[in-house]
Amino acid sequence: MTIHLTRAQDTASNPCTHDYQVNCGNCRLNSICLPLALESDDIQQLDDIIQRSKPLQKHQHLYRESDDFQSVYAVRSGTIKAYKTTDDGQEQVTGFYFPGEILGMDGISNNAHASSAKALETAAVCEIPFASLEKLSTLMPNLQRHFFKLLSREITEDQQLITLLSKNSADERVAALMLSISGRNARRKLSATQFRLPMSRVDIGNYLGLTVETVSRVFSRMQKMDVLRVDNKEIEILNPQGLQDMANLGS
Amino acid sequence: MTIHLTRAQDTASNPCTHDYQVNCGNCRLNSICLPLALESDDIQQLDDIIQRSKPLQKHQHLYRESDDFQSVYAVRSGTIKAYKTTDDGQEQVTGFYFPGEILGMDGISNNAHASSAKALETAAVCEIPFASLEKLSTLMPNLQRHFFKLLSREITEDQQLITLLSKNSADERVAALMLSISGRNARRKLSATQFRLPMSRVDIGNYLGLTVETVSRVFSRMQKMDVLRVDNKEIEILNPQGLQDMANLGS
DNA sequence: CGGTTAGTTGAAGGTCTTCAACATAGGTGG
DNA sequence: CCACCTATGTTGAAGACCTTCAACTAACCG
Repeated sequence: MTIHLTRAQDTASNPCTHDYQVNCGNCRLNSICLPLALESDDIQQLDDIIQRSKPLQKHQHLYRESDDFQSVYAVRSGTIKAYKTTDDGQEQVTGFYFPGEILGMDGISNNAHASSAKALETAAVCEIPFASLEKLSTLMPNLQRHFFKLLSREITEDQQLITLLSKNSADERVAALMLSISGRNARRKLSATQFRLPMSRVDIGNYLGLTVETVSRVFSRMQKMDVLRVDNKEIEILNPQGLQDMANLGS
Repeated sequence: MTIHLTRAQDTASNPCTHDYQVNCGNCRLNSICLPLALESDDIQQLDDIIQRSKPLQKHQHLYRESDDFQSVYAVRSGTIKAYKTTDDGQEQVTGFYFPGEILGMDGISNNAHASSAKALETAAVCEIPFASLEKLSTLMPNLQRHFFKLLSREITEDQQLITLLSKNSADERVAALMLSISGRNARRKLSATQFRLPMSRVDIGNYLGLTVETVSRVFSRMQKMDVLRVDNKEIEILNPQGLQDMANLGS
């Protein structure tokens, strides 16, 4: 049985109940998710292997560490948190995934997921069975290339986080994260200056290698400096250049 | 003109001058580098695209950040350091690559190398032109799968470093690096307890997000605790279990 | 052999953490 | 719908760990 889903949208708050099929060709995230030079016929083939049957409730897991690796996932709506649990039970957040972004690729190397993924809010994902993707990739060099690039991109992003953790102060780390989220919102044609953080302070601290208290203090400081307006999870960037300076990432 | 090279070996200190061709089939690193279920015919095809014409002097660059991406590289002998330079001129070491390991994959995503790579000592590498590799991968599903896995592996390793930087103390970080090097030596049938560090204290600190002074102090402390014997770059692990405990990575 | 680079050690200082108390938000049942 | 309860977030004070600065020693290289 095929479940017909609503059109992909950033928030699940306004679910469209019209019963028509989403596909990669008409998905408005495809410029983020699949910036491919694929023939429309190719897109159809890709579309055929993708499963859209996974709406997730808040806090629900998409997969867990050491689960069998079967698929990678593209976020259609909501936000997914990826994290590892260290052997002494601590959590390390390895990434936040917004609509259009792809997660789960760290599971390829060992045929088992290297991290867990859970929804921070109601979320919908496209499941891409990896075996099918591999087969299709041998037939479509563009697709193969795209996935090589996606994997490589994940590496460069991890390296940026490594640099951030290794070299930057608490202020700089938080500023960098805010800029990252802002940029990713802009890419989805959402406001770059006003947004709601889907993750908790704990998650932010965990991702940035800081304690909750430090994150909270940084937000207070930024607010005092009129760089940010912070109202619980609602963020407004009042001074983008100031935030950029604060991040001190050069570029 | 084809340059005939000596057999791959871990240290370049004892160069064999016999003039015979190395190939993937007879390379003693192939179990690390290509643990593939490839037919010997396939290995020949792979072998044909690989170029072995790159002996590097100490401090010589293999590639630099933002160079055009053409190839990935397998280390045959010596050690390569990968690093990024932040916009304010600081260096962030992103990895050390030992014989049998593959680097340069972070360049795929943007067709430009995302980091620089330089030899820490005399080194030899196998250059694998990526365009050829892609073409061959469409024909050899096993090879495609292998490279997906290699990329994925790099991601999981970066995530481990992220966790290390985010959660672990200076002692734990240095201990973890020593264990990592020890394990990689063992994989190459070298001593797991005695080795010479190819990198400087600065590089270690840079990789682990610590200052040189801290690294030095950690080594002194470990020596005082009879966990390690440190004589400049010569390391002897006196108490492997103690080192493991010190790393506090669980597992 | 001299000069430079790399590594070690000590003392002081800074940034983030820890511990603790309090405030606010969010969800549930009366 | 409000009261309550728990989870989440904020703020302060003390302390820990790592850094910074400085001096010195040891290794390396021409």
